[in-house]
This record gives sequence, structure tokens and C-alpha cells, in this order.
Amino acid sequence: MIFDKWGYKMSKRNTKQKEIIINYLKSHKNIHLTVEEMFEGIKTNDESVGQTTIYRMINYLIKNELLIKIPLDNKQGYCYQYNEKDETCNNHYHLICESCGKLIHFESKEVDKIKHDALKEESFNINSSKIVFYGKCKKCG
Amino acid sequence: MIFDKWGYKMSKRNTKQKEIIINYLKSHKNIHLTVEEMFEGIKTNDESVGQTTIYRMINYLIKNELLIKIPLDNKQGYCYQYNEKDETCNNHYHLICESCGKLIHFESKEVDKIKHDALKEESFNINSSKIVFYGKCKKCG
DNA sequence: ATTGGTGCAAAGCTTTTGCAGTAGC
DNA sequence: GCTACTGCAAAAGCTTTGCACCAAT
Repeated sequence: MIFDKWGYKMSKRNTKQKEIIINYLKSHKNIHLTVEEMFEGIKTNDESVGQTTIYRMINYLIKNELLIKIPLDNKQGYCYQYNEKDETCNNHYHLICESCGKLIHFESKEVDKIKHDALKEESFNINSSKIVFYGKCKKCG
Repeated sequence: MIFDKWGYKMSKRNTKQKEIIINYLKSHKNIHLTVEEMFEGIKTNDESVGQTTIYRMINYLIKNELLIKIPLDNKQGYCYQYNEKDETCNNHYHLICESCGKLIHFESKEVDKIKHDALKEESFNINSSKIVFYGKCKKCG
């Protein structure tokens, strides 16, 4: 088995592009990212990485269980969530305003409790979550 | 609010095609189905339904929280899982096993607390929620 | 020097949309 | 009769692949 410098299997060479992508993801842990957001976020890092490479890295990281694919319900495509090993769950979720479309990221410890209950009552180990609340934001209230 | 004969909102007419699709799904509960499998399964029922209609029904059922979209990790596309609403859907969420696809319905008062926090901290009024946890069930551990 | 990795452009799939016809109410 | 629903074909959207070039070891 071959490991790269990040300790992930299946990669042989450590390239600039791979480093840029992993750095980007490391600074965007535990949040939902669309492929487009990755493109944009990485592009502004003044180094450019082709989208093919990003797609290839996504699949490589999914195989290595560092990236999780989450479906978007209202349209085709996915978002992805990066989390390093042993940081299996997060406490983050989304509030989406049905009027203006504003998306609010939100943290809560309640999610940890749900996670705990799931393990206790159903012996279920949660890796990732998709939690979206729809409603009205402050402004549109 | 308008309800169709299955009690789902947002549909006005009860067509033959819709009935065929829902009958098919009712006899394939809680398992993973690709769109292609649905096409094939429904086609062999000797009645034909266009793929556009199936796609439209899929999105309609997702909105009604009767169908859940699950990503395929090794290629693009999804599988879908049909499950009927339980009586109390306000504080309920889903656990989906990433290995075997088992879907577990779960109840929790924590969801109410999250709603309360969202209102308190962000002045956000939650109307509806979509909560799915992905992980490994007891058996697939 | 070898060959894995990259990036462009093209191909390949999957899903959505436009529109005319059909069928529920 | 009105208009929501259907289904074909076309369009759109997302992801993968072929291939020539580049760069890590």
C-alpha cells in the first residue's frame, strides 16, 4: 500500500494542486460545500487548479473516507463535507429563509445529544448529518 | 392547502400514472432504488409511465418527505428510498445506514430545543425541517 | 528517465424544461 | 370547459474520460 504525505492511501505523488485542495478543505471542515464553492474558494487562493483535478480529488477523498457526499434535495448535484478521521460528526446545520433564500449556518450542542441517543438506543454510529430548517428569517419574519 | 387521495399536499389530480408509481413504491418500501430500477419495475407492470413523470413524482415525494435521496459514492446519481410518514413527524428524523441502506425513524425532543434556539438566537421561525443522519447501523457497525 | 498527475476539451450521463396534447375534476 | 398532468424531445447540468503535456520522484 502506498501512502502520500497526508497519510492517505492510493496517492503516489505530492503535488502542488493536491496541497492547495487539501489546505482549502482543512480550513473548511465540517461544513457543506458544493463543488462550485470549492472551485470559487480555491480559485481566489490565487493559485489555479483545474476542475478535473478537483473532481478527481473529491473521488479520491471519498474513497479515503475524508469527504462525504450529501445530496441536494431541490436540484441535482451534491454538497460535500470534509472531516478528518475521528472527527466524525459536527454540530452544524442550516436555516434557510423561505422568503429571501438567506442561508444561516448554525451551531448547536443538541445535535451531539441526538448523536448520543442514536448510539445508545439504536446502536447507530453517525458519520454525517444533513439538517435543514425552513422558515422565516429575522428580516422576512 | 390541497391534498390528494394519498393525503399528500401539493397535488391536485389523482392520475393513473401517479397511482402506478405510488403502488410500486409502496411495495418497495425501505430499500434503495435507483431511478433506473424504478423505470424497469414500473415498466414491467404492463402499464407505461414516462420517465419525465417519474422524475416529477420523485421530486414531489421528496418535498413531501416520503422519499429520501441517497448519494451513490462510486458514481454520479442517487438511489431513493420510500418510507411512509409516521404519525408524529414533527420531532422525527431519519438515520440512514450507509452500508445496507436501512432507514430508521427516530424521535427526539432535541429538535424542539433547536427550534427554540434558532428563534432565540437568530430570530428565525422554523416552519419545517429535514433531518437526516448518515452512518452505520448496529448490524453494519 | 519514468510515469503519475494535470488540464483542456469532448463525451457521457442524469435530470429538468418547453410545449402540445390528454385527461381529471 | 378549464387547466393540471403527461410524455416526447430538446436543453441543461454535472461528472468523467481521452489525450497530450508537465512535473515529482
